[in-house]
Amino acid sequence: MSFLDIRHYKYLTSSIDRNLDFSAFMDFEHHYQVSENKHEYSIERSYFSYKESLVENTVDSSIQSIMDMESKLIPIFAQMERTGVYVDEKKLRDIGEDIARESKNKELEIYDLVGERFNINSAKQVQVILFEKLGIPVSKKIKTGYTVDNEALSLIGQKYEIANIILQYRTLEKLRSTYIDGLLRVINPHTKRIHTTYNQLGASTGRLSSESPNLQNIPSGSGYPARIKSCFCPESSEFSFLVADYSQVELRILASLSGDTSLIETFVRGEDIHTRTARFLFGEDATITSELRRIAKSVNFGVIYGITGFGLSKVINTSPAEATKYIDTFYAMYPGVRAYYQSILDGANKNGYVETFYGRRRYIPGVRDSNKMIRAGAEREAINMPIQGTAADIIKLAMLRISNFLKEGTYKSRMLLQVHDELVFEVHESEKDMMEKQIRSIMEGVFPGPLKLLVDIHTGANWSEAKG
DNA sequence: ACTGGATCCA
DNA sequence: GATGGATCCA
Repeated sequence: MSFLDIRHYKYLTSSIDRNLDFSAFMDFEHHYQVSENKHEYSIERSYFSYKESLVENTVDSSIQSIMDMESKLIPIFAQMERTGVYVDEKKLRDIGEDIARESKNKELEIYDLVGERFNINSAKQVQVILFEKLGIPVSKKIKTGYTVDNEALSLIGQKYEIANIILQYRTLEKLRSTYIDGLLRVINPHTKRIHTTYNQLGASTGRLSSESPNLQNIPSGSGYPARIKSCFCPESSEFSFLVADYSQVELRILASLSGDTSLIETFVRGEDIHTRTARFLFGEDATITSELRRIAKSVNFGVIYGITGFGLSKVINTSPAEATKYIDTFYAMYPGVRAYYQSILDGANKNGYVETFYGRRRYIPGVRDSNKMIRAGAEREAINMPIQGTAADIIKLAMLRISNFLKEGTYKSRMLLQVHDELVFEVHESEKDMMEKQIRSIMEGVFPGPLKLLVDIHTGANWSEAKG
């Protein structure tokens, strides 16, 4: 059985809006009104999406292999959605009660400090309380007044404790509303599992996205986030969770695609890439503190995002001039990266699109725009896409091969989730060691070239424990 | 305005 | 119901 979502071809060969649902797409692209009757709609959708009825022979040959891969992935994502992931509902509820209790205390503490009750969830009301009632000096202006975002409140918090408590309250409320109440609401009463929906081309780079609920942004870290993640677990004690994630995948891809010898050497030697960059930035003999490493890490990631001095300065909380110095040093130390980026921009200008290692395209008309800001934004998108997109291709290819492997045997283990550079499985105890070996071998074997991709694998009784 | 997303709230 | 602000993720 072969499937095709006819939107995919358009998305991959033009700059058409990817946010169109099927009916909007049919209207826009084919001037066809789909039926409002659910039954007829499903028949129409099946009909138009069925491979044999469609573009099979007209697909641009350069995009053929990506189209082929996406087609083969359709039933795999469908199966993962159908399988779902088990969640310990009682445990999640209990954690929710702990959070609610702590949140309530923070709330009362805030009212006490301010001397009145107000809606802390309303940014507008927080503005009034902080900047008008308490007369705290304002920071950055936004459309609706002055921002009370994380950055602003952290700064204010150095002098006024109230800001810190509001931040703590917000963190707790985010966890409670989105990850306790939000998840409890979508546990399927029949399966007791959560069934997300994967948007196969949810991102313009080729990444998946996940919605209803989004299982790609479950909080990580210690404390409540770890407790929440621990609620995702196997339904039976005969199974464990297995988490396999690509190590530093985007920086390794940047090294491979750019061919930068310094970057490649660092990975080949097994050095810590952030510490390596830190020594470039702060001197070979400098003591690399966790703070310096953190800055270097931001620079490394920033480079993948099409870094600007202004943007980096915001992230590492320094002056744009200082940030620009770091960026210049980075390019001086990894000269192949700058040359590679120039070649991407040249290609984008010439073709109107950029592409991944596997030939996935993204059309970026903005690189030819006369507006400098729009052009700069488009150039950042152009630079990021081949890296993020190649990473997306790699894990999609790995999923295809893993799915085929799982299908060949009569295994009890199942692939459950994908979180961009990470795959989550529930594995049967009897298959655990073998699965670990096979999954690693498949994932590491997808991407060719001298610089090997590495995969970290951890197992445990739940998603938190298996995170390693 | 350093990439790409989704969700909650007012 | 739509939108902007804030915050969670890779």
